[in-house]
Amino acid sequence: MLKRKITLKHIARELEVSISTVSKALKNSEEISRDTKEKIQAFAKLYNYKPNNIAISLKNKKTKNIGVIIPDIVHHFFTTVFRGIEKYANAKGYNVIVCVSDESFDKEVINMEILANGSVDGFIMSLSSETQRNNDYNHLIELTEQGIPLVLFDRVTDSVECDKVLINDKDGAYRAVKKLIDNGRKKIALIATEDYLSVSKDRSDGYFQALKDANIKIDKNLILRLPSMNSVEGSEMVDFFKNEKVDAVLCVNEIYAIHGMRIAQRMGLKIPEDISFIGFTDGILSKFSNPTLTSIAQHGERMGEIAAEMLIEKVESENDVETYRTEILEPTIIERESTQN
Amino acid sequence: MLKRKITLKHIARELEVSISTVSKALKNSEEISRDTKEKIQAFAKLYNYKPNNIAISLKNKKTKNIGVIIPDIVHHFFTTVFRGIEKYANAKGYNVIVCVSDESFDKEVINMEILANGSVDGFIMSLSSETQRNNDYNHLIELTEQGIPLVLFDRVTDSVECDKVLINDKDGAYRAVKKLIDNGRKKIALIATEDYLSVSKDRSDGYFQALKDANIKIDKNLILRLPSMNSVEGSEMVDFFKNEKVDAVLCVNEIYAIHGMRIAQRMGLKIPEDISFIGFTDGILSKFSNPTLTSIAQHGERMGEIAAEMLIEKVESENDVETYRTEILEPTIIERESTQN
DNA sequence: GGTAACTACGAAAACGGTTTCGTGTTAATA
DNA sequence: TATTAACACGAAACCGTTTTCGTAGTTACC
Repeated sequence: MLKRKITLKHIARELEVSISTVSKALKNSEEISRDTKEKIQAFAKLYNYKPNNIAISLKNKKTKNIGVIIPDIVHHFFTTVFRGIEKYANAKGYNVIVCVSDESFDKEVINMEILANGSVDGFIMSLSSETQRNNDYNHLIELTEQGIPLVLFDRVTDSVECDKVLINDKDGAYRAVKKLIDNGRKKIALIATEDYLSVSKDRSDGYFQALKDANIKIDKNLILRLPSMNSVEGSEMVDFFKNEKVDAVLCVNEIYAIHGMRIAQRMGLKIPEDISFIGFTDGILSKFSNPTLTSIAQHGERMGEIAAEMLIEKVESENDVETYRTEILEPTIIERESTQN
Repeated sequence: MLKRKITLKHIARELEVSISTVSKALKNSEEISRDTKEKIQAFAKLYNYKPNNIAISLKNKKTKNIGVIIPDIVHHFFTTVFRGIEKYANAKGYNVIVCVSDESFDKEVINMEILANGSVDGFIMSLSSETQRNNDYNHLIELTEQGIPLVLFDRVTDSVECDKVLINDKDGAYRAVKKLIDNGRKKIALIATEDYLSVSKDRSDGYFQALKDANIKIDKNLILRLPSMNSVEGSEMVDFFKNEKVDAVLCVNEIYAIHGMRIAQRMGLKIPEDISFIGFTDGILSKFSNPTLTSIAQHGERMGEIAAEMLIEKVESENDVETYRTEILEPTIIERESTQN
């Protein structure tokens, strides 16, 4: 019943030839006579011979695996990027090993160490928030010193020399705020997270820049910083909207925006007439919220494709080129009901 | 600058001992003298020696990798299951290779074949819709015949003997409909997909059963079958709600439910007063929709944990046990604003 | 008939480990 | 002093491939 996998050795023994002959015959080598080749190929086909990937990996010192380390998998943006990576990698004959750092520095380091010992040819990753807070990138530096290719996406750092792909978060925020200003909004609020996340900082910067360019004074009371994406305190936002007579809000993620909209609605505010909302990440919530949310699309899938392309190029290039690219994608503003056009 | 990975051979050469001695010393073997062990261990630590995973895999015929094949990664339920798999597997020292079948039979087969040649110790998968439609499971049968462990989750089939974990979709639907009936609803609609998906069929069955048990006649006009989850036709639903005076709806997924709610609201219906909604899959949309959606939670993460546990147990058991388990999880109804209690 | 060239294959090393078994040296015992 | 046991280590096989190199055996040519 059990049909265990067959190896070259089995074929060789059965057909009374050497292993080398079998190997060559299956690669259609000119060295082997037509008769022998046909015999071996027929036998291999009959018993459904497939070479063992592990043995080939050992021989070639190439695994055809790429390691992806992301902070969270139950997160629309990351899964979108992952899809792009997986598609491109698969098309190029690579498999993808995913590890989730869970926003933890230690897990990021451990996962990386495990995979770095021969399991993958290179890494694509987005930094965990803890790593960005610690500002400790030695694990990444050691990796690159070992000559293992690395591509960073979205949450990146200047402290590591490697290929990077990110979106222009600052410009996305800038254009969003500019749009709100052009629509006649005066008191534009920002709801963000703490600044240690590179993306949150860039988005805040874009917000500041847009206000400055429009000669609007920055009002610290219009900026709400929430500690974590999971703890969205309703009451905090109520006070915020009430006290400050906010007429537009830029949120650094969807959840804040959706939450903000609900609270505004409960307070009797009309969207977009009384208050407009724009959120980062064009995820599933934006499309299906009520009203639908104008959002800043980050093109995650494209980002994944580019990251995979960069990585595979490095993996397959013979010489250790020491030149690194940083690709910056322009975000797109998707207009929906939460703003007027 | 480049610090390439060091091997046993390097250490042996440097310390003028044999490779076997190094190997044993690093495993703290009793065979090796204390002096030699200390010397070798110190050297190894200094040069950060880590054994090559591929070589160990080849020797042990165990990769410590598990293959996960899912129809889609940008899908809340699957990512939830994946998180459960990844957590459990990681804790047990396994890595996870993910392949996306994209609902395609061919991709499912190809991905499986690639990984089956030594890359993974076993598979966890959920069938692609095309596979379920084709009703062709030869690739899975061949896999199990080779003695490679397989665990199926959520979208399973009776045609393959292996471990399975699924939720009691029929019962979930049954209880949801019963709840609606208990709330006094009379014209309860079902919005579903085509029946070739095992889960959709089970959910429909639960719906029928609940109506039958309450002596409510099944009205075919109250059943709307939509072709694909991505093509939700608004107009179709409008007619549906208008003509049939529906006062409650069970949807086999969130998207249908959210869409249904918006259309109902646009028609001036009040939720939950005029019409109640319950949706399958307790995803992000249910929590953040307006009104929030009562939904049937499928406990994806738990499902993933169980699947991983089942698989690893099989992988690590010496003897090829030919007994298979099917674990059935009970869904939970999460009450929110779209129904009254 | 001797040499050269070609054909068709096998032996062996290599990838990086683990593990079994053999053996030289020393120390303990009769 | 001869025998034996314990100790510490190395040689070699093995996992499943690929690939280089060597070589029998045939054919061709002068």
